[in-house]
Amino acid sequence: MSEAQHSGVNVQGKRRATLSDVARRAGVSPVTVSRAIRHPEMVSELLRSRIEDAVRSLNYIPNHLASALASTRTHIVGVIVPSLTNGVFDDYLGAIQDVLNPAGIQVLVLNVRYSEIEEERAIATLLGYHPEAMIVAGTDQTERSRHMLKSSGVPVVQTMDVTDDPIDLNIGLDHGVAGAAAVRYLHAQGHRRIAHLTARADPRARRRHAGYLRAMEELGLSTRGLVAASPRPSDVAMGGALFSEVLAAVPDVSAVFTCNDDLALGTLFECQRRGIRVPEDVAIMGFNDLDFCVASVPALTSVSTERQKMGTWAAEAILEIIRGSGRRPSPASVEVGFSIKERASTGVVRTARAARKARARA
Amino acid sequence: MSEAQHSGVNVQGKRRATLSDVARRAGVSPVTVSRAIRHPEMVSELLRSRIEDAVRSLNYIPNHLASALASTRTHIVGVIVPSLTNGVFDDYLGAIQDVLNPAGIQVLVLNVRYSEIEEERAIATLLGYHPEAMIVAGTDQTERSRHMLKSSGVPVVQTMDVTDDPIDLNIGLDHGVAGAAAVRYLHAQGHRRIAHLTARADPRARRRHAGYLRAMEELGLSTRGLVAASPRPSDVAMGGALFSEVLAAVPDVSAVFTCNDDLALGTLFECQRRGIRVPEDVAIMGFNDLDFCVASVPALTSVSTERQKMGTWAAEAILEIIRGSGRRPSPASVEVGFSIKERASTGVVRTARAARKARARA
DNA sequence: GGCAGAAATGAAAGCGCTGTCAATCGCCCT
DNA sequence: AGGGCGATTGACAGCGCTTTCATTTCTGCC
Repeated sequence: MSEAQHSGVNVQGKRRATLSDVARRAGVSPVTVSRAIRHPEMVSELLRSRIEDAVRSLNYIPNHLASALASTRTHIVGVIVPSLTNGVFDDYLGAIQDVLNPAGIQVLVLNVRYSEIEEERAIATLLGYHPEAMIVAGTDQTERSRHMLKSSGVPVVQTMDVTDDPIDLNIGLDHGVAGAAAVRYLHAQGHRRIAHLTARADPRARRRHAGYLRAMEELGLSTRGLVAASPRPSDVAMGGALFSEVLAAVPDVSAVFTCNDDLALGTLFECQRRGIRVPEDVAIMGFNDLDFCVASVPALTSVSTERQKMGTWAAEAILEIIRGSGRRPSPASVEVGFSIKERASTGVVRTARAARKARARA
Repeated sequence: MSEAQHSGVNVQGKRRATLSDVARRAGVSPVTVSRAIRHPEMVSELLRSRIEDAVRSLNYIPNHLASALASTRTHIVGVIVPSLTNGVFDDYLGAIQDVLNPAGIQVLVLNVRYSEIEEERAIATLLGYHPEAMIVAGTDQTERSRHMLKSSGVPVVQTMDVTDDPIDLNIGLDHGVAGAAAVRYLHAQGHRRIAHLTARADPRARRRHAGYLRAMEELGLSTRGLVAASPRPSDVAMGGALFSEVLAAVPDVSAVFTCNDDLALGTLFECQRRGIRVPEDVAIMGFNDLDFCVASVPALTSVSTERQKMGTWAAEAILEIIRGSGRRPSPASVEVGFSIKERASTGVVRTARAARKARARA
């Protein structure tokens, strides 16, 4: 619009130094500067140091956009996460970065807040940056999202969840199985009135819910009044509210399985508030095994998932494809499983080892 | 390297559609396609719909890199956060996005995990994308970071903290004052042995610590054995460990002020574990006022900060500068303050209003 | 009915950088 | 001493797009 833009000048009226500026200053050609930066070994020591001086004195920072455009290598990987509120995606993102950044790849992260529409937008946005790969959380993309990802032609990794029909690569766990396993664990502890609290915004939580329902049915247990759900993203206070709902319907509920640890913590607090003893009166079991599960009183039993491993695998698979010019990792789908961390909130006051023995005896 | 790259072909062997492909398909010139996308009103309805069809059938997604390069408008704002583990930066980022995204600006977020070196790297990386502005958390950038930001020529907003010597714009609060206020609040409640637990990784936490020390001194109180600190980033379990340290040194500690809510929660759990009553035996006060503070039992008193407001202000200030071609917001530095949310963990079982009255009487 | 002026479209140039290929230089070997 | 080789450096073109300016086409109006 204004002439300022035409001449590449920013709002402060300064123009950022370009490769050519550096070249002029160092008395070499632009290509040589480019090489001194990208492939230092190709440039003589003399020129290299002269160029380095020029770079410093001009505060030159290469224009990644121009470099990416010219080389058709963007060194960008797009990552989509549905949330940043809890520690779950922090571990995961950290693992991805720890693999990709040292390889010179920049990770662009977009948070879509559990919204499919935001996810579609985010995918389009990220693809506009021509990433060399995409990592998306979950397997519940809309048809449009799937189509965009597929036709982008870049490797796509779906994480956190497993599916029979992956877009491309897939690593995750079966949340239905995990939900059912939680129920069976509580059942094995002697519980019959097992409640489930959940926040429906998360597709994985919906799958855990389905697993809960399936397991309850298989065990011949009624779920009447035992399920409380909210359409909003979860927080700790919601745990108390949902548990209160269940309590009103089924006063003698004996165990609560929640779709995540926030709700479990909220439930624990609600029990404290009401003078309900945990685990004597009500057992509580969360999901994700966040750091506060070990710290709370009683410590919270939770289903632990391999967040870091999923991030690492996704990133390494991408690296292999990019570096190996198209070789795909095999298998292209991996199921990582989960484990139940037994703690005092479900009555396991003994050590984990003793607990295993106890179960073996049972 | 391989010829695949030279011809702009990705690992799957497909080549993504370009503007020219769309133009050819629609039987128009490339410029017209560009206009149909950026300025639809400049193109006749007939051509526009023909172009839209071509776009759809080719799955065309504009190359943001090329577009940014050609227009010298990247529509990118770089944001640096020191952490994603807790809810603090989630609110803040959400606020920034809510202002910037509707304005067509993409926010690139980099998490530097409380590391100055990572921050320097992140700043260089982001500047490589030629953002139209930068938002950084805190005012503790290294000299190199400051220099890069200044010489970039783009507007820079430092948030979360205040400083006499801002790089450019600044919005935040005085954490020293906030820390001191917390101490004075506890003092007013009758506490004398006031402990402080802190994680030193966070510069704002260090400032709150300084405020604590200053206030304690002003009140003529000893801090001997009352401070426990860890160099690592905080988590809930750390709260229990640090509190235990203090307890060993000063068994009759009467109040604990922590640098954040995670440590406060950990302290609360440790009290529960040891049978220490809160607030009767020990009062607990956190910082940030995260969602679990209202849910816990007892609810945690905490210092509430204007995270969203800081994000919103930063984003709006940037928008004004970008849109207004250089006009700066005034004032260029804003202090947002804080407020103490009184809850049961510091003995305030009555309503906040009654509490105010009680203090007025005292 | 013909011309001013607006509206719609296109041609050309270039954003900042990198890949390719060509040119130059010095040095070793026979 | 001449040829050849590797090591350096540079010229040129072009990545995909937008901006500018020129051209064409279509109005309306005296």
